Amino acid sequence: MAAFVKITTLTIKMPCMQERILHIAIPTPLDQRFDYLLPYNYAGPALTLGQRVRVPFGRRLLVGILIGTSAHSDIASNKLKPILEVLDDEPVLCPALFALCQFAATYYHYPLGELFALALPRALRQGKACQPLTTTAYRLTHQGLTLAPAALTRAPKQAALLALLRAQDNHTLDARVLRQTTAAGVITSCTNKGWIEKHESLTPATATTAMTSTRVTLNTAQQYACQRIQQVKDRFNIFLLHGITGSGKTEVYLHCIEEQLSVGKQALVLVPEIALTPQTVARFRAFFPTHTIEVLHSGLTDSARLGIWCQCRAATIAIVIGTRSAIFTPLPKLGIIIVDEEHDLSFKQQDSLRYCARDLAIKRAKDANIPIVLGSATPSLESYYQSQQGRYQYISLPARTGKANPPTFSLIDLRQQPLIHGLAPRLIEAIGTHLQRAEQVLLFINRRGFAPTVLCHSCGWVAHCPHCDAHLVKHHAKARLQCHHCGFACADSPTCPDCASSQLLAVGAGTERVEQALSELFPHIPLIRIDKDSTKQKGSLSRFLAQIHTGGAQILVGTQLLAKGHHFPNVTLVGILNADHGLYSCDFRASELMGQLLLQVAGRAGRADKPGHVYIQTHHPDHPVLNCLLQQGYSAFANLLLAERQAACLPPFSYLALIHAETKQANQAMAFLQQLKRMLPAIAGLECLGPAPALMQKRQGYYRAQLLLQAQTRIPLHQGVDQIQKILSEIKSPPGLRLGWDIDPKQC
DNA sequence: AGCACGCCGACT
DNA sequence: GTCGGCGTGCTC
Repeated sequence: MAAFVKITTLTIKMPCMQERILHIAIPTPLDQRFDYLLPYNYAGPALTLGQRVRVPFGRRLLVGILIGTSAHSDIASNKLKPILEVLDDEPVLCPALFALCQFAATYYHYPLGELFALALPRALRQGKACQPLTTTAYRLTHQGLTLAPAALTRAPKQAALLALLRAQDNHTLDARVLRQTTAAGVITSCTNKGWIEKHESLTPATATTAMTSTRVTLNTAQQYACQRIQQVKDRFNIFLLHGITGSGKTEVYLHCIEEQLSVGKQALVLVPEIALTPQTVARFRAFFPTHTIEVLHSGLTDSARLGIWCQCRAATIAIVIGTRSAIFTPLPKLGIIIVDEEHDLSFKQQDSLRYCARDLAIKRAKDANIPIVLGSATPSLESYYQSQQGRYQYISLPARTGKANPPTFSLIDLRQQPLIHGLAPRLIEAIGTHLQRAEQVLLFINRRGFAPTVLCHSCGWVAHCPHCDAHLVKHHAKARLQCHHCGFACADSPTCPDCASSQLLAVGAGTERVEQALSELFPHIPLIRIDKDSTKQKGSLSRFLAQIHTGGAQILVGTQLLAKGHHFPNVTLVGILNADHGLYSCDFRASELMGQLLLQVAGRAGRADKPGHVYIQTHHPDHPVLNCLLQQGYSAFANLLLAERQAACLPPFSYLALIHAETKQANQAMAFLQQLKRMLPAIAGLECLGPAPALMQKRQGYYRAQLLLQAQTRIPLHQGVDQIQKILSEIKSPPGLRLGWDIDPKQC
């Protein structure tokens, strides 16, 4: 990234005849800027950094971003081409966002042009004009209004359409609503006959119709938290809001945001993918009935995303709630950033640009000199450590609001126990007791499907994915074996493909199997299974959740989908069927994850006046980490893990960077990284570990290996990364090799 | 990454 | 004789 000059001013005075060389970031993996000429007869918009320009690039036309100007270029003048067009009057990237993208490109060692492309909505990337969101509606024309019904006796569908529009205000109906009742062909025919017409109008930014906001009185801890944050509300400060499940973190967010909105500022709220539910959004809308709130998520159409982007940039939207990528929203009047469930791993993108939205949010808040609130019931060890060091301000919300009591925990020792489809007898007994009291039971198992693998009892054959180092998962309902890492699936044959024996065993238990076992054990109790398979259909998750809340289901079996964000007041028993994975895993973050997930699942229980019981099945009931968590709480657990991390010199006591290589040929990635390591000169304070095969060595047909850089401070780490990039630019890598950086990896 | 050019095998 | 395989090289 050294090729990019540091840019200090954002506006270029025009016309500036001396500076006819434009530095453009192009969406290409080539990590360099490209110089273009400003045409002498240029008469377009005044030039500003962050504007989009259309340029010829090779034989293609691309949309690039203006990142600087100068009088001279290092490139021979006969090779320079002129730009074709400046696409924006006002740059699509506001100055703060422009700076954030530059920072991210440098920090994550990602080509700036590609980074811009990832940050921009697709419509802008393709060169479309910035325009606020419009709504399409259909309206009766005068001709359609006065048409005699008799003219349509042979076209009942068209007659119905006209009748429908006649019944509407202004004879107009939203296109999306209309398409639900009327076939597209009918609409087209009526349009072509001139009876109805399309009508585009600006979509009013969404504000709730309720006139009074819904609010509850804050308890002492919440008031204190708000005061702490509001005391320094116009300066950069990082707050770590550690509030147990049900302690009312959201109320604190809402009050802090209100303070900022009252002085005309905007707010950005980042939430994990899984927590972005209609309920979350409804709470914000109910609290701020007169403010405009928009939600950014993966399901938006290109034009909707473009519309929201433009309105954010124009500051006509007050609050943006979104997942990871919402960190790249232009918000010129940004006054506060909230990162809810800050420990959640979905803030870290795991492919292409491997950025962490939480970390970028801190950078953005620092640049904008505004407060940022990181909230969690189970803070990441990194954030917890920073608060101990005094770099983040730690605020605790210790009590649950209302009169709910915290749940009690019991460990179930699985050793020497006969398991019935993954369930210990003691757990089954407890489930029975709770069901008899007409209470709800939640069973958490972090594995979907029927069984994690299939084994032949006669010959030892194991179902294995041909493309990955992974077992095939048996799915009973579909009668298939599936790989959960690529898309591979095959029929679940009743006999062994190797020895033709019919003695095939399903090993282990997944959600499907637990569901089946429970419906046999408790045949008349309504049960719902919630995992990626059962909720594939759109809207099914919310239908299931509604069913749970109305008591239509008494047993809930599910994966992570059940663990986060949803409240089940009538659940009094939570069973965690496999807690052991986190205790002995080669991933150094596994026990932290296990603790966070365990408390999260436990937080689903006992929210009403009935106390909750959490049963945890484990083969290691004496494990010190598990016992520390359950007996002394999350803070003690975090301190214990931090001590382990310190002893092992792992983050947050060191910094990591990972380079990963993938090839279709076995061992080629390892060999290449070995060569790379040999060429890397010694750097003081930097250790180069590996290369080692990736956690899953083969995945989707690629053999994967990685080289790990570790350092006590960031400076030698980034020196090492720069060195490797230099080496990579000088040597030729084998064809088909895929390389990528992961700075601050979350797993390695 | 694209998208060209370029140089050798199986087809109308 | 041509269509097309993917090696190699370039993009201001």
